[in-house]
Amino acid sequence: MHASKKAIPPSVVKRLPKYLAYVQALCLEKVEWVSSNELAEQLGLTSSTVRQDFSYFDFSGISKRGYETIGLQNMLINILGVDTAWQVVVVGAGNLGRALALHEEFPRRGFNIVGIFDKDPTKLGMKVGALDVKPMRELPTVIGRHKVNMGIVAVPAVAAQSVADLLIVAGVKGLLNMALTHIVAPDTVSVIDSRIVASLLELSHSVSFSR
Amino acid sequence: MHASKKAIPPSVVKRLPKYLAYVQALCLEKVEWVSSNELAEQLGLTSSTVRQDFSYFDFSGISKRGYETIGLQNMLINILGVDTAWQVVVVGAGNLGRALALHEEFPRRGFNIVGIFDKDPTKLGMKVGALDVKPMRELPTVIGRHKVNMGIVAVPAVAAQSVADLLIVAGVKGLLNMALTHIVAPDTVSVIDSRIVASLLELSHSVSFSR
DNA sequence: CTCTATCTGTCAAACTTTTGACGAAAGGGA
DNA sequence: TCCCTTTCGTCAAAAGTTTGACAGATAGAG
Repeated sequence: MHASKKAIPPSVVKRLPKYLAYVQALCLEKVEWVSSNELAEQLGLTSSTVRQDFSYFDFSGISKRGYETIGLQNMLINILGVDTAWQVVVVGAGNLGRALALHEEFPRRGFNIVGIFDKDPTKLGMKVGALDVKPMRELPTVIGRHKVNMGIVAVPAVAAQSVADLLIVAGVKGLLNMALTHIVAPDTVSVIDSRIVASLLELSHSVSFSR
Repeated sequence: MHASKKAIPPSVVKRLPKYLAYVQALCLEKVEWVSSNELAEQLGLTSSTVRQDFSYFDFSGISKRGYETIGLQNMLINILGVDTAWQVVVVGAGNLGRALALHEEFPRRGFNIVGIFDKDPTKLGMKVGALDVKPMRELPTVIGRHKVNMGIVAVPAVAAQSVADLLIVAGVKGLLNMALTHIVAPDTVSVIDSRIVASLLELSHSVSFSR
């Protein structure tokens, strides 16, 4: 089903979304070819890294031309698993949760937000785009009915683990953690941290110590 | 000023916010000691990694007890540069930009949002918490007046680079990029990507390929 | 048709990060 | 007091990642 020589190393997977974003832009501009050199320059990498990365998948470039943009795009879409539509729920209807539920970029990339939940009774029924905020007890039903496979955890740190547990029990296979805490999950469930505050702290360090 | 034996490797810096979050929680619960083993288990690491990481800073544990939580917390705060208050502006007053400007976690961690900007005239003057949305031309003034050192780029991909350039010219030293594009910056300016969509794509890959 | 410049694919070397092993310090019970 | 267990700090081996170098392919100019 998914064609690739062997498992792709994590370091490479992290760069794939970058490649995809750039190649999609090129496709829209009707550019047909792109070289490892151009990709490297635009994405802050070396051309060697780019070629090495692409060597993990069944896709070849042509000397003197580079890589065919549409083919590359399809390859990346396939490898990233974006060729299937994902059903996603958001837990936490605070500022961040609501913003994510409304983020236009998600549906555009194949991630459909099918529900938003909060335990705070004062938030229930609140309209967030086409959705309204539902109580936590409806989580399993919605996840079952829409065959939801991913959950976005956008609650305060203290609640993150228990929300994650609820999502996992309900059958979700991937979690995007926006809280600063670490989430423990069985290894049948993937967890990726996108902790904005952690990034700012990291930034704070590099700004403090840059010459 | 900042006490540390030598430059801390990037891999270690990435983990520091995790340690800090956990240790701060312990401090609140009045726990006085924590072992490398407990940290490892709670944060999904090995105890060896934890001890190796801490060996980069001037801070020692005690055999049979572990690390003193308050001292560790202070050390991490110092190294992450969170002992100084940071002044931050947000560019882009879409859903995401507004949510970030309102995010309670930022001021709590020492990041003060002092302005939010957008080029769309229909958004100007809109209230976002205590701030109102200002036009791009006021960016340099606000940055100068408040001694702003960081900018959060929360605009669509096509505009990200030009917004970054404006922030850099105005003197900002760190950028948090929420767009899916790569941002090019001189090496006196640090850029960290916190691209939520990229994380979801990564997640999509690991869910697709998990056994 | 040949030559040249460009660009890929691959390999091995250099570098970085993680892990496992072990000696030494410290606390607590016999 | 002495031993036993826990836990640290350090080191070196193992694993993972990035880079540089170069052979071979190909397009286009002359």
